[in-house]
Amino acid sequence: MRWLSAEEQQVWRGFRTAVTKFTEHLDRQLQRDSGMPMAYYEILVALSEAPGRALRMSELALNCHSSRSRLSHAVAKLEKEGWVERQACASDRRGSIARLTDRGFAVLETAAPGHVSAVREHLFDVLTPAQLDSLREISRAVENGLQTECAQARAELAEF
Amino acid sequence: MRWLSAEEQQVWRGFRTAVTKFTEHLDRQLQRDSGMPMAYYEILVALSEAPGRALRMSELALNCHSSRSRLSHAVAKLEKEGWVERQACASDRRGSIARLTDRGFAVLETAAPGHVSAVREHLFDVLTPAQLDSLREISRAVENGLQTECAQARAELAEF
DNA sequence: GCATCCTGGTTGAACTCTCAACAAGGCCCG
DNA sequence: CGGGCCTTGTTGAGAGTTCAACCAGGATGC
Repeated sequence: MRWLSAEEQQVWRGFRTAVTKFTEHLDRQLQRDSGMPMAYYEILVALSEAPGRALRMSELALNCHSSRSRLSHAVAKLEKEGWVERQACASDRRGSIARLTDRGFAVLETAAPGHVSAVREHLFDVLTPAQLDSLREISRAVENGLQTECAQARAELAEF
Repeated sequence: MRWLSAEEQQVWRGFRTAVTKFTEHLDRQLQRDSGMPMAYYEILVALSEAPGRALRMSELALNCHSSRSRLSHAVAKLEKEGWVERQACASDRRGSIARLTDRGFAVLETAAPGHVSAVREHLFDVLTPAQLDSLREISRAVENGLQTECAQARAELAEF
């Protein structure tokens, strides 16, 4: 068992702190100014970018890095607000398609500027171009590491 | 209103994805192997490092980047598990002191190796030393940016 | 055809977090 | 002292997430 060195701990805790505070800031901003958490905002964004502003639930879950269950609850709430509509899927009768309503799109248009400003102000404005490059690489490496991990887990499961 | 350029969006989304998947992975690992979410784990860690394994709630909240309310609920749960005890604060009768029990410490000792392994495997093992340096700087810059922001907000409030 | 398994999606319960409201102790100043 | 005001910590309600269970429809193999 290898513990973290003092240096590693410092990096790890600093990273945790920064990410926690940053995402909390964004979440609070969005909740305060637009009455929705970031997870819901991202659903609206994903839908707004899809052809016809509609996606199957499973596609939407992938785009939002969300579990099926979470998405199902979230879309139910968004539907109650009138920002999203559900309709049946023609090609697969199990399927369910979420579509952004005009009202939902309008809400998104209202919410976006404040959110983008917050991201710009606290991420892009405080980092140098070199740091941004670095951040891109770091993100890719971490995500890659998780991918292979998941693949491994799947492989292990397949053994049984 | 300046939107994000295509490059900026790429960085931002990649970062979001990596962080989300990474923290979800860690959270699931802890929950599965030790029956607690990462937020609770961090409370136990903070207490274990404090002199006498005890801290006032407000200190603990600072160390864990947690709101008072969240911490209060969390400690209530941890107390129910028998991992933490609350006792009155002698110097300030409003105060409440949380102390890690022996049982709580034992649980932490059991949980730590798996958690540390997960962090090492998916963070330190996938990044080069240069990237780690970079990550430290990035974290610091982002946190700094938020600090000044909070200070600004406080200053604005003070105007009224 | 039909038994089996897999996939897509929903649901309910338990849990965690947030926010606002609140109690109660400290602090300060007239 | 006694009135405001700030700080500490808790509480309850409401919102969001997780997990396991489930239904229904597709896919596969006999």
